Amino acid sequence: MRPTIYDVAERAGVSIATVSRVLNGSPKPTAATRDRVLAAVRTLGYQPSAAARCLARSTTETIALVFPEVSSPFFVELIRGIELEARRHHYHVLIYGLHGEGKQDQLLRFLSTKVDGMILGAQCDEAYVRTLHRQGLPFVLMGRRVEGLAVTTIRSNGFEGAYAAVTHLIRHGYGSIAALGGPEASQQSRIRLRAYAQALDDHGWHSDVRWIVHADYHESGGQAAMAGLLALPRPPRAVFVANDQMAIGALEAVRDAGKQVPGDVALVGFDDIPMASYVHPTLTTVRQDIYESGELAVQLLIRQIEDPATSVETILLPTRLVIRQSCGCDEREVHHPNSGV
Amino acid sequence: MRPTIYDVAERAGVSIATVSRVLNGSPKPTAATRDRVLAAVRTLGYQPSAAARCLARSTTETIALVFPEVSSPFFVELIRGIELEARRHHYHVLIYGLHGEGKQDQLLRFLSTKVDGMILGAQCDEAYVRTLHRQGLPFVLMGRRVEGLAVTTIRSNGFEGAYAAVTHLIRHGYGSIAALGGPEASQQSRIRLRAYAQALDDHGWHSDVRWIVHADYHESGGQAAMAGLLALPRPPRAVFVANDQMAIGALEAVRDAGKQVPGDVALVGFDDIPMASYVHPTLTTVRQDIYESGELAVQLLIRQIEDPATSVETILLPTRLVIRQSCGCDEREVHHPNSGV
DNA sequence: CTGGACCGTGTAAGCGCTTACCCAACACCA
DNA sequence: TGGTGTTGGGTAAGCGCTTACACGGTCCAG
Repeated sequence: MRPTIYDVAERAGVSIATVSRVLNGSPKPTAATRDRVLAAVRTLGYQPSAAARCLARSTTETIALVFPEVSSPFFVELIRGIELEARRHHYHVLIYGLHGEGKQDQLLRFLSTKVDGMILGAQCDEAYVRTLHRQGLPFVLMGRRVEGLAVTTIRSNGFEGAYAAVTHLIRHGYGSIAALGGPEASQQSRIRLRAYAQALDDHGWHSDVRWIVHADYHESGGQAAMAGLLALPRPPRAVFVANDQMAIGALEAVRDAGKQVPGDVALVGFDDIPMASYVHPTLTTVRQDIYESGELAVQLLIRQIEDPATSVETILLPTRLVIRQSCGCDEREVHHPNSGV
Repeated sequence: MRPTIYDVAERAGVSIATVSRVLNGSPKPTAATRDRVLAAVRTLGYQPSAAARCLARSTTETIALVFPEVSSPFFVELIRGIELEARRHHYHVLIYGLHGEGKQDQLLRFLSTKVDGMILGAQCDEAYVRTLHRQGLPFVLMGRRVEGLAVTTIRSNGFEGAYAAVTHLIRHGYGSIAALGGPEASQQSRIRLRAYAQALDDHGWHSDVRWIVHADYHESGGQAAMAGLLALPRPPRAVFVANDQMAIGALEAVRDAGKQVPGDVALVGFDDIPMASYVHPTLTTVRQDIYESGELAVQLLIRQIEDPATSVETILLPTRLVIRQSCGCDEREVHHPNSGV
């Protein structure tokens, strides 16, 4: 059996209260006692039981990360930021992928007792978000909003980024620009498509719905959708794609059709996943600082956990257009900072 | 405050023991009692405290996933398999990225009290592995072995896969084949390079060390290393690359040098990450079933947790060559099953 | 009609910590 | 020297569960 606090106390010749005080950095114990206790801890290899500690302090020092799609490159980057920042604050991270399951409410209910707070990714069930909010469990929402619910939220400015991307394509002088959106249910996708329409409008183009298609955010979906666009009698000269994974699929579709990017069709993606600079041609895309948004999410969450009175924040992170080859520019990797909102 | 078991008991007019029994599926309570308790649970929105339960049962129903590099595509796939399988068994998953930190022993020690078992990825500190083993914490090792320690291990057959890949290049008739390995410390990389050498030997080639270079498993490292190879007075006609990320970087380097894959240099990667079929040319590579190995890891771990007497297993998963374009074959996506070990 | 077997519930003792509260010891000042 | 502070350390009461054991009813065989 693992040693308990009693074993340590006995060995050090003190009471368990003193051991606890030493371990929790109370200023009371004298240096001599402290040394004795620490020595006992070391020789016994004592490790305080997390469960007992949680129970006594009613805190778990753990946060949950609930995400629809654990395996997208986007998520990977996010998880890195979150994990590192959580560790910095001495919190553990429990992950929970949704993998397209419904009935999240029931599925996740028991989680709330294992963690002090949660970070919820985009496609979370709205009902579930409301349940959490009612329970008073601290959480932060990433990439989406829930109408009429005051919760802290982190999103990147998808409108701004998409607007800049489409405007860039317009400036290139491409006569017809299509959009390849994500799932119709995705809030972010809708925002990006709205920006697309707005940019066209602002430049005096009429945006014909014929030019908006949807896919599932994956490479294969992007590839299929792009193939569809190319099969049109008069295919678009450029396409704004709502995420990089689909853009990479689109690249493949263009190649399959025996055409060139950007020569025949120019492409712009969204997210700036690492692979965007390794495909050929390299992908012009809109960068969001995923890693940083993960860090920020943890900071806001922990602030909320430690002080429930913290006010709700709604963070809108800036995005910026990263110009590479697929849009038709010659120069590569020119970072083109965006003017603020 | 959240309701406790006492609240439920009071409301249902029974003792807490009965509530506990109902909640834990004991056969004792009568249907009537059961209904009353369940009704009380529902109206109160009662949720048993995980901490208290852990303490009483001395089990956490949680496993930890400790990995050096949370952000590689490889890991992403693995995490999916692990997470899903863990959920199936009603276990939670705590993730812990190492991010190249040293002193893991101290860093991770406190983890052992939060979990019932661990899945350890390749570059884990050997000292740490030994500590865990001494403590008797169940764990499974992925992708590496520790000399003289009988622990259950899951690896894919890197030798077999690499051997097949290099043999394939040889059959293509390429007169000179180089190898681009991972970090020199990586066990898997060493195994793959050994297979490379062996394959050359077996076909009567002398393997000159000049043709082995190392990089860091990332795209950028692969790109730089490949650039180095291409700058040689007599560059290799083909390169076996120890993972796909580096192979993708290598692809880029070849393009930068104004040459063609596979026309001027043929390339074979390892892992079959999703992106391997989306780069251009598509990457011939060695497939390991990462997702499945994650599932398997969880199964073995849980078996160990639930029955500490389970015997140690050493699993060697098969790999197979996936032939695409980068090796110089015409046909695409032909799956070429390997003969067993 | 009584003794034992059986069975649903309740009682209470943990699980391993934290922490409010109390006490003894000592220092200090009047 | 006695009273008052101050302070390190001990005592014990939880935290919210699980579960061994005790207990009081039923039921049926003798």
